Amino acid sequence: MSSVQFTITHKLDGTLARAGKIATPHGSIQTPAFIVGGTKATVKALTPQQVDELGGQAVLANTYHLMLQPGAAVVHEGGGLGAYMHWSKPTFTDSGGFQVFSLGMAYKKGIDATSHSEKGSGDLATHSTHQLAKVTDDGVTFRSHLDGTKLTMTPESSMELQHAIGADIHMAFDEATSPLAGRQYLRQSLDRTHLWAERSLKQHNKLNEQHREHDEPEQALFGIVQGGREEDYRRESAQLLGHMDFDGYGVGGVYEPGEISHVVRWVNETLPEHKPRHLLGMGAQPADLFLGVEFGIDTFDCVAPTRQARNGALYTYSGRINIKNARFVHDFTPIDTNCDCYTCQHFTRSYVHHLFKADEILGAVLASIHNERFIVSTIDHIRESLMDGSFYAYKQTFLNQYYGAAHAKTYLS
RNA sequence: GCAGGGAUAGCGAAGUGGCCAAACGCAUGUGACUGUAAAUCACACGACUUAUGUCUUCGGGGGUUCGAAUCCCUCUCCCUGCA
Repeated sequence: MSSVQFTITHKLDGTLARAGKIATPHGSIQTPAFIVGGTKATVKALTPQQVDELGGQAVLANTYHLMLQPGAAVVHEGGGLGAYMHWSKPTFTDSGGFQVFSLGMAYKKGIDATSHSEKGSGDLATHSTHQLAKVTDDGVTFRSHLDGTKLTMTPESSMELQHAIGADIHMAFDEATSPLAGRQYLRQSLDRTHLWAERSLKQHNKLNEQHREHDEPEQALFGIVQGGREEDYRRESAQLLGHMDFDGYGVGGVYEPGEISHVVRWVNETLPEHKPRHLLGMGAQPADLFLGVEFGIDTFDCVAPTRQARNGALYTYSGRINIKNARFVHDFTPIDTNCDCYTCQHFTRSYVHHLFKADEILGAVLASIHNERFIVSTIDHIRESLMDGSFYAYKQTFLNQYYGAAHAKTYLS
C-alpha cells in the first residue's frame, strides 16, 4: 500500500485532463495543483504562514541543495523537512537530478532552448569545460557550487538523502537532458535514467522497509520520464517506468509551453491513468498550466513565480508587468484589480515600485505573495473549470486576455 | 597674502600629448528569468542617429602642437598648511 493515494474525481471528455486529490500523510492535495518551490526548505521571501494563506497546498524542496546546506542529517534531526521548516502540509523533494543538468551541461549557458536553437549553436549538447558536474552511469560527481568540495550523488545516495530529509513524495534520481541534445545522447541518457529509476526504486523500497520496522511513516516515490522531444523515446520511457511500481510519475526535460501539447501528451497517453503525474519545473506562465492540465498533468512546480517576483516581474491578468518601470511611479492602483492577494488588497503599484527602487526587502515579499497567489489562484480556477465543464471557455478567455489574441492562438489550437 | 593640492559625463572616480565620447562603481532606462549557483543577469546610458556616421564635451578664456582632458599662460571657485 502506497503512502500516497490518488483519486480521480472528474475527467474532461476528449482530453487527458482530470481533477482529483492526492492524499498524503500530511493531508490532501486537490489536483490539479501548483506545488510551491521551496528549494532550500524555504519559499524564498515568504513565511510558511504566508504560503498557506495564499493557497499553497504543498512545497517542493531540493535534495542537492539541502545535502550541501544544512545537510540532510540536520534536516532529519530537526524533525524532517516539514517540521524543520514549520510547514505542516504535504512536501516533495526533487532528487538532485536537475542539478546534473544545471550544474553540468547547462553550466553558465542557461537552458533557453529557443535562443540557442535559433543560433543553431548546439552548445548544450556538449559538455562545458567549466561545469561543476560530471555524469557517469554510476552517478554524478559534483563540485559544490558553494565551496568547491567534490561530492558524488548516485540513485542510492539520493534516496538515502531524501529519506533522511523525509518529504512525503520523493523523485527518482534522473538525468535531465538539454532541449538541444541529439538522439544519440538522448538514447544514452535515457538508458541511464531508466537504470537509475530501477536503482532508485529498489533503494527506496529498502528504506521504506526500514521505516516500517521502526514504525516510522513511509514515503512515496515518483519515477521520472525523460526522452527529450523524441516521441518514441518518450513513449518508451513512459511505458517502461509505467510498468515499475512507482507511486506516481514526473515528467522532466520539458522547457517550453509549446512542447506540452506533444511531449506531455505522448507521455500521459502512455502512463497508467490511475497514478498522479507531476510536470517538473513548469509553471512560469499561464499557458504552462492550461496546457499541462489539458494533456494530463496533475501537479506542477516552478521557481519562476517567486524568482520573477524578486526581480520585479509581476503577473497581471492582462500580461506580465515589470514593477520597476518608471511608468508606475504615480500609479496608485493595485498590481491587479482582480487579484485577491494580500498585496493587491493593501498596496499600490507605486508603493511596490518604490520598495523595489529602494531595494527594500518588503518589495520581494509583497511581489512573491502576489505572483504565487496568481499562479495558485489560476490553477484553482482551472480545477473548478474541470469540475463544472467550463475548462475550454475559461482557457480561451484567460489566455486571450493574458497574451493577447494573436499570441494566445498558439496555445488554443 | 604666501605655499601646495584640486576642478572629468546625473553623482563618485580613473585617465596626465594621439589607441578618449573618455575605464570603473553608483544612479537611471529597458529587457530576460520555467525540477533556484538567481533579492540575479543582460543591454543602453553626451547629442543626433541605420551607422565602423556626424556634431558638442573633460571649470572659463587664451596659447603651444599635425594632434590637448592631458603641456604653457591667465581667470574663477574649492581644499590643506603657514601667516
